[in-house]
Amino acid sequence: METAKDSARITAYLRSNGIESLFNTSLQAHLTLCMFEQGEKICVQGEPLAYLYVLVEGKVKVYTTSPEGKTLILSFKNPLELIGDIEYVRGTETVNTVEAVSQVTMIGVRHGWLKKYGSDDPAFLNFLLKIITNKFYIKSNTLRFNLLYPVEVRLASYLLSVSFDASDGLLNGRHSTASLKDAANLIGTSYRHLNRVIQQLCAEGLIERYSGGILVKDHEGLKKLANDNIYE
Amino acid sequence: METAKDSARITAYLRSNGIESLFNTSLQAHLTLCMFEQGEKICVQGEPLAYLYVLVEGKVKVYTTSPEGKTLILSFKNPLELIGDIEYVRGTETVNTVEAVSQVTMIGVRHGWLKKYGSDDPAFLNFLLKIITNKFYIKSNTLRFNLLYPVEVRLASYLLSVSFDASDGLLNGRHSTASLKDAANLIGTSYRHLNRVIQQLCAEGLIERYSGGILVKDHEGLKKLANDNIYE
DNA sequence: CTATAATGAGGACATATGTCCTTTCCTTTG
DNA sequence: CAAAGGAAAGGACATATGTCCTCATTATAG
Repeated sequence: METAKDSARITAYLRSNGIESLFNTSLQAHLTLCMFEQGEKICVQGEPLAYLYVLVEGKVKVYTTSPEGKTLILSFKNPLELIGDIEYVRGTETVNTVEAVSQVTMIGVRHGWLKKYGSDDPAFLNFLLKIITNKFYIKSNTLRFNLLYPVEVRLASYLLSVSFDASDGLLNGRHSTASLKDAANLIGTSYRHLNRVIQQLCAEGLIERYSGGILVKDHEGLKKLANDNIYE
Repeated sequence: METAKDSARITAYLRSNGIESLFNTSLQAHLTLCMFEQGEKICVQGEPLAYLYVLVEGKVKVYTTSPEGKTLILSFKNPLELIGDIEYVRGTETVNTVEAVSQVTMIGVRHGWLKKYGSDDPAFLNFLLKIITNKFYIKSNTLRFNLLYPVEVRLASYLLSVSFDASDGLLNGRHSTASLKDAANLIGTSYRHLNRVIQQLCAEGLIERYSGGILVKDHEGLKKLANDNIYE
């Protein structure tokens, strides 16, 4: 991680994300710009975390690791998002590992300063509240979705959700194989089974496999299969 | 639902739950005592909700229903807990159905009053934040647990968690069958499969089946199987 | 360019879980 | 007490998913 106290850039990032007034004057003085390389870990499950981060540029991957070493991808996050908010509020060690998928820029604030200058600031508290409530809502949906539907449906939903997200290395409904393993992890199944289900969807004419990727052929069909349920 | 404006009782409930100072003076005037009968629905998925409720007495069951009619129990809640907090913050219709498992007493506040007198009150906001953050954390664990472990492990964990909760109609590690169907729904499997796994645990000598219930025989063994992972 | 290594896809089999139906046992009612 | 009804448990079979291994294809070193 590289850090900088470049308050001009910080201000610019705050503005471009529409959160100029998120941090009050006292807090503004304690903001740090933090830059992470692709693949670098922003925080590691189980370790203490001193900062609350605001993701303002780039993309991160959030995942959890079980004692047995199995890993489960929980989500990909783009700006505007908070990292370390749960840890800040609960005062506990890092819950999930967060890793930079691209180059990533964050604005970091030490928990100590937040406690001192943020915990009686309604604007900041309301912002936190919104973000965390939304996280809860998304997680709630994910849980329901994963427990109630088979992998086929989850994959359909996943394909739809990334079909619209250019930052996923997707082009015109084309999805690169590179991330197929990630996809398996994200929808909570094995790579082997994912392949099986892809075959199935191909046979049904919903998608098509080309060298090193997947092409969405029948958008409407997928939508129907996904139960109108978009991942996240 | 039966309501009352009995401010003496409201004050007593607030005190016994250690939240005398949760609602500021302006809000105090708008608190309503709400009583629900066993089996009564506090709120229904998809319908609008005008109140934020504080559960101060009794026990409720939170569940979701899929478009296909499948139902999944998300949790049982005891005091002190908030109902309708997510809906209040997001300003949306009810996310999950909540039903009274016993006689239930809640303190209700209309969203309108909360917005007016609560959204600039740091004490109230911090409380909300704590509760919702905790909900997120629990849900996060549940998701991980459900996706990463088979029913056998989840059942072990479930049995441990209810073994210590007297309000579940449990006596000395004995668990009544009445709630076996609920249990199946809670851990996200079918009643049939639950039975299968119970048989299995019996064969391994961890639990024992008696007429109309389950008895935990090997507490330590269950713990080991559950991976030290307690439900919720 | 060729041999070798790495990676992705798929086969074979085992296990986990769901659905439907039957059997058993208990409860309730006449 | 006998008959009917209902809840609980379990059997049989189908489906979903996981694990391990093999095969094909592509990338890479020499």
